[in-house]
Amino acid sequence: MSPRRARAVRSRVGDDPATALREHLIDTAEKLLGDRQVAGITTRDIARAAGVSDGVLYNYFAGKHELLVAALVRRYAGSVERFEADLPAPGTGTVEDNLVAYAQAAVDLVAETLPTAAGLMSEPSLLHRFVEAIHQQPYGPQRMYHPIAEYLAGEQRLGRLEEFDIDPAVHLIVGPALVLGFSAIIGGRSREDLTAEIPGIVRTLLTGLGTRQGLRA
Amino acid sequence: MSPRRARAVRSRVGDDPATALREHLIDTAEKLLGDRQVAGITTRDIARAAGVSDGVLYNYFAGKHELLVAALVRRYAGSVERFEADLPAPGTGTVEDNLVAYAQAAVDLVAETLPTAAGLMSEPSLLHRFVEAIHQQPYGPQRMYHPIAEYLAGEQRLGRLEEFDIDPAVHLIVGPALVLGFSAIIGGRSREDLTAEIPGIVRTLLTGLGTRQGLRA
Amino acid sequence: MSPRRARAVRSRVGDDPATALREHLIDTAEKLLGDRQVAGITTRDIARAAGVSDGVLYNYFAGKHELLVAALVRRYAGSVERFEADLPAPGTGTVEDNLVAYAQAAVDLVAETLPTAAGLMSEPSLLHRFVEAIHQQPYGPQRMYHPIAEYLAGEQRLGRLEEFDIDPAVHLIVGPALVLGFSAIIGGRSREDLTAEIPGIVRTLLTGLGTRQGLRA
Amino acid sequence: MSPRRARAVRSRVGDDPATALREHLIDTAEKLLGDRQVAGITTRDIARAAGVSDGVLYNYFAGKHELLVAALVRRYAGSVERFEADLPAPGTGTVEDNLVAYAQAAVDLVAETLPTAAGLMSEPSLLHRFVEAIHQQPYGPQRMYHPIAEYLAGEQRLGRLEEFDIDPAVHLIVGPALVLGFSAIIGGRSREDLTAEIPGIVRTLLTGLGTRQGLRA
DNA sequence: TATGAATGAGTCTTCATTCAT
DNA sequence: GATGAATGAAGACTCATTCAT
Repeated sequence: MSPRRARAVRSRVGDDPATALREHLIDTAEKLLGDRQVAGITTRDIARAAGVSDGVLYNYFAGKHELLVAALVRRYAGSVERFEADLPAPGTGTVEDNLVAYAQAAVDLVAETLPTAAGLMSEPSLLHRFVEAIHQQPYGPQRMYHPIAEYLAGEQRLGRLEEFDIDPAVHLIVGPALVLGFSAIIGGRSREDLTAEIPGIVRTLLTGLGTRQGLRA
Repeated sequence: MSPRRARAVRSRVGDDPATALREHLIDTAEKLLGDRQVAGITTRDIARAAGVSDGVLYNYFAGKHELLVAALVRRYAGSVERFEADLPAPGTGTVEDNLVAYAQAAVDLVAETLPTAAGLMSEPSLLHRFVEAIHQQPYGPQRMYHPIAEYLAGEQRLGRLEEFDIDPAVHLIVGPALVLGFSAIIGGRSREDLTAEIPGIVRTLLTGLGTRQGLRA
Repeated sequence: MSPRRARAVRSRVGDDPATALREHLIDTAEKLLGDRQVAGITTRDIARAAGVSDGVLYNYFAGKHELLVAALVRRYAGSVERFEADLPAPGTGTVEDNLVAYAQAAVDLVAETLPTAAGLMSEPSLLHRFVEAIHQQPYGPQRMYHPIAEYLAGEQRLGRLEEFDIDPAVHLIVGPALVLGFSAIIGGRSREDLTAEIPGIVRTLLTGLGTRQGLRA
Repeated sequence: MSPRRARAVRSRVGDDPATALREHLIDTAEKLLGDRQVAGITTRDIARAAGVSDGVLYNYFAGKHELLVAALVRRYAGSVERFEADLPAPGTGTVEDNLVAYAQAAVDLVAETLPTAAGLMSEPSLLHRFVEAIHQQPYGPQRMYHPIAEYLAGEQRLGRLEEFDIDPAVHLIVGPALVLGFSAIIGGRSREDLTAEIPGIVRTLLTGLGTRQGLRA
């Protein structure tokens, strides 16, 4: 007779029973991360929300932190995937519109990610383990660098953009997005409000600030 | 006649005895903010670090939060002052060097300010009171906008920079600084490492990404 | 499968394990109420006396107040039940003896109830919740009114007592009992001492103070 | 040069400076006793209300308790004095009206005294010292016995009341008053409401409950 | 393995009392 | 004597973790 499975996952069939509950706990914790700050989530909250008992957690994770880190990674991965979807390819539409689209996606990613990331910073040990967990892949806001870099390089290859170093340029797109995302959280500004600022930024970036001394000359 | 002074501040001379300990407590809390996150600071920590007993705090502040807000404001004010000092004036040196200086100062301010700001986000009530406390002045990263905007406008007036909208341009300077500051904290990158990226970003910003379609034409 | 039970109640058999400790805590608190005033009972006192750890309380009650109210209600209910037991019925024995028995029971109830009730008055919020808890039934000393009123009415119906209004008469029995109960607590007089005063009071009440002006005539 | 007198009493002239402040503190504490429960009064409250510094108290009293006991005694003495004033003398008016007046005065005394007395019971050590302080004189509700006993004996001597033992009769007047006073506090009943019950009680007491068996015969 | 009650260290806060000035 | 700031013990409550069943 195989041991009893937790009530909450008994309906799931076909999964490996040993990992089904583990996954369920991570999913539950991830959902909770959407509602409140990391620091405000107790093990009991997770257990209750998952419909399991307080102790199970310790059968699958070394402790609260390990579970939380797993949930954070999953949440972060989801946000990045949403970011990467529907980005325009080089050569399509106009460069300017495309850059606006990239910037907008970046703002959204930041707005989605930042509150959690911020909460994470108040728990240094948790932050450390989170950073370790997403170690090899580019972390933090930089995870969005690659698609943007690819796009810019693509347009350069197609001749729709001048020659310039890719890395600084990516910073010039991601940076303002981060600022706007920050404003959303701290200043309480609405998404529409922020979105309105993007075209001006993109246009200024495309033009450059220039100099009378003939920088480009 | 006068009541006795706390051991911890008995050596301070010339201060108003009535406020010496209050200041000492704020200073102590401010120092603690440099070491760890707001959430991780207990009243006992502050008392111990200040060399006073557990209860003093409540002789000068309504509670832990009030003391912490005072310390946060002081800390923030200090950072902003350091940022505003030694910024080049329009018309001096070269525009490019100056923008690098501004960007560098911004990165430093971010690196200094961000960890605390982030920690603050996990304590909504504290954040609220902090934001209220620095109410009239622009808060958060925006505090660095004004000097940069002034500088850019100044150079435009002097004819050393093209015509462009100021606000987007400021975002294009502050944004990358914010990203680099973030990297310092999350990625653990050194100041030198980050500093090395700034000139490339400034140059790219001055030049612009351009378009073959002749954006400027 | 079932979680472990607290050491303190592990010996209790046959109880519902889920409520055994809850009951144990209420019992413990009730006992403590016999020893000292409500205000002087700390959560730690209760935990220590119950032989459990400081935190258990919060697994069964919303807080100290809720536990205390439960204990107060139980204590009060017990006193009232003891009061109501063994009271003589109308028509049995002599009226005078019966009234002495009622008065004696009332004195006992007061002596038992008053110290706690008094202590309760210094904790308005607790008093409020206690009064709410025993909401429907008449509270305080009035709980003893009903049986006495019934008895007097019964004897009147049987013709063993004159016609008079019931309510004032009840006051005239409960009142002296309250005074004697008070004396027990404040004056530290013994039960025997107080008991000796009851027959005289009853006899005087039966006779009335009269007036030469011929009140009854 | 005589030492400085506390600000708060510097205006009082002619008093012994050493006792003026002591009196002022007792007066202040007494006033505070009218506003809230004993347990809710802090030394700081008293000092602030008295307009003196926190520490003076300890120059005149062994501690908070001693001051509080002094204030309690003074307060109690005042209530008793008010009770004793304006009581009708034997032979004046009608006996019934006079007994109503005595009962009413007793209810008022109880209503005035009881809240404080009740609060006192939650502080056993304080209660003990208070009882000791008013040791020789009859304490608690019994302080009102003497005038009532005198009155009853007077009327008996004048032939306006039958022969009966004084002590039980006093209990039969004070007792209901205590009950009504209690109702005022616990049940929140108004003075008017309670006053309305007094005449019925007095009349029933004068008449007596009687018995068909011919108690008086 | 799942359960969920028990554990107890740790948090903020209050306040009677002391004592240097 | 007066001042009033400093002291520090105590109190109610939280919550990650353990472990008997």
